[in-house]
Amino acid sequence: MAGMPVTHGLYDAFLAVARSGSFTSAARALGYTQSAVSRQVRSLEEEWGAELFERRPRGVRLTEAGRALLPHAEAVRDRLAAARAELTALRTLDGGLLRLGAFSSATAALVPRAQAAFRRRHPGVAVTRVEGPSVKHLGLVAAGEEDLAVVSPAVDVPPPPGVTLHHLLDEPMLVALERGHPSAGRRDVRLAELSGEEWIVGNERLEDTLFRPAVAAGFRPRTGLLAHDWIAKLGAVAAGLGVTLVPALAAASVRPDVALVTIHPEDVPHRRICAAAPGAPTAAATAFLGLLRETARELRAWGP
Amino acid sequence: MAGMPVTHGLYDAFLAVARSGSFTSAARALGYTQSAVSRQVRSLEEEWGAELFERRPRGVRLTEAGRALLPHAEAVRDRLAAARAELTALRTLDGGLLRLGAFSSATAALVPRAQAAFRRRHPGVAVTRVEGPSVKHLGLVAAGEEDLAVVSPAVDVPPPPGVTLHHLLDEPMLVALERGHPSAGRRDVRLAELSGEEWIVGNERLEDTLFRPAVAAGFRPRTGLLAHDWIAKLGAVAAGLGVTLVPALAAASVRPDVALVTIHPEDVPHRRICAAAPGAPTAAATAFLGLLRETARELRAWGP
DNA sequence: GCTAGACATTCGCTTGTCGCATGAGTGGGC
DNA sequence: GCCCACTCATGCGACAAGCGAATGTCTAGC
Repeated sequence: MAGMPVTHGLYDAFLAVARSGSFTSAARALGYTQSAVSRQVRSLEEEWGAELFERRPRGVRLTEAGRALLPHAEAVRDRLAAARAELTALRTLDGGLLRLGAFSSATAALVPRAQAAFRRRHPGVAVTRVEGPSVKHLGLVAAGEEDLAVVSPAVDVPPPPGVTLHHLLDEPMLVALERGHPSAGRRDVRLAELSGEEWIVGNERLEDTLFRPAVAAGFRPRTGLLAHDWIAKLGAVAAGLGVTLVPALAAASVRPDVALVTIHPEDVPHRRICAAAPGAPTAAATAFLGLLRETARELRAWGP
Repeated sequence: MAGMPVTHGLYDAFLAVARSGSFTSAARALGYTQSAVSRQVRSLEEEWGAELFERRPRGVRLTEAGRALLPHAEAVRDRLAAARAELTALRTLDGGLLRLGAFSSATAALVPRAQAAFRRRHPGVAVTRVEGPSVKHLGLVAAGEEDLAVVSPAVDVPPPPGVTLHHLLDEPMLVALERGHPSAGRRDVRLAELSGEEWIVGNERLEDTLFRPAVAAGFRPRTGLLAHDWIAKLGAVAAGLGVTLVPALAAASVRPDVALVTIHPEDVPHRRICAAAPGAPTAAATAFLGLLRETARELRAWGP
């Protein structure tokens, strides 16, 4: 019981000999000499502690131990072939899995478009997508539990080690107004003009949001309505209860009875949108990143 | 696509690293140095054409390719462990299959007794038994399709190459007589005393049977009744239609209303009964051969 | 009895693998 | 902000394993 056999190229020799019934012809098939095959088989026999072939004057024949080993050796060979096929599929993007993450409003247009293009080109690759806050996705990518994520990282917080950010686009922020609002229909608007409005926000601490520069400049809006949900926010806007910020990427999916007006980037800065990739991105992640860039370029057609 | 990976002790290293998440600790677990594991993993990565681990400052982590390979490597390891267990069971007679052959009348007492003893000692070994003429079994053993056979080979015909005969016993021949026959009840009888009887035989050409020496000496019995089946032969004897030869091993299974009397071995020679084993008998066959010898010794209690 | 064919063995060389020691890079502690 | 501890990678020398070529050994068949 010396231990597990150590090599397995030997199993190719074993299988070839078992198939052909002869060391000599197996050697020919493998491109070896007969002496090499003889020693390989002997080596296997020593490792397994049993004769695998019965030597006969006109060739060899499997012993009982050889017959017992044969299906296992075949299974091992087949399993390794399957592994090879799977790794090849991974490399050629004919298979595998892409674990995607994205923050919420990126899933309105940017990610779905890229995902559709990806599926057209690589239908064999399965894609899973998880929504969530950017910080969470950065952690998941760093931990190797996501292959790629679309995030909107804070400018002053460096990405976790092992994660590289790829800038995709800077997303303008829009303000959603009741359709009858005096500013509705304008091309853009300064924040000061809206300081008298009731602002519907998702976070009471405005200095933690994109409003930070505006707050520093003295902007102190009324923030009586808190809502995290888009449906709720826009419902309130449509009902004339107030105004709210909408990221440009989500503009297309806003209900038609609210008006959207661009805010000057000095007041509410453009939101930086990046792809977060691990240090060693998978082939699928790299391909998807390319499609994300492409989609971002198309979407960038909104700016001046 | 250089070809199949060549070695597989490497897979132990791969699995150990995958489990521990570190080359160093995997090396400790395997009894290797860290550099050895590092190079083993590198070798695997070159064979598979993909990085399997992502090197990080505090250890390593599986890449996508590594994650894909992991279940295959585990399956290979498990399959080899199963093979090892099976070969061990074969060697220790805790498993496996013994393919047995025997000529018809050996299955009356000799083989079943040995088989029962074998099953008591090695209940894990499955035994299959096929009846048939001795020549057929000799061929099957030579062809490796039977592991052991009990045969009654012709004295002047050598066994096929690769088959060795192990003498078990010389079986006397008895004659079955109607219970009321004048010779019934005698200890033994000379064939000449029965030359007037009607002989029930299985083969019209007596010179091809055990009668050969008797025929050479002028024995010319009446052979009006041909029967191959024991039931038929003994039925005819019981009905007083004639007499027939019965091998001693079958004596115990003869119907009680016929008498059995030993024939002098000069008239009808003892039948040689042997075990036929291949050149490299299996462990089970060797064990069974020992039990056959033992059983034969017990059964030999009939002769002088 | 001899020959042909198959496996085993010996020899010398190449290749691979190991341990040891060292280098390079990163994250945490002071 | 610097240093240290910990990780993996690599160069080096020694040893073992595996190879091809040639030779030996055995058996079936003529």
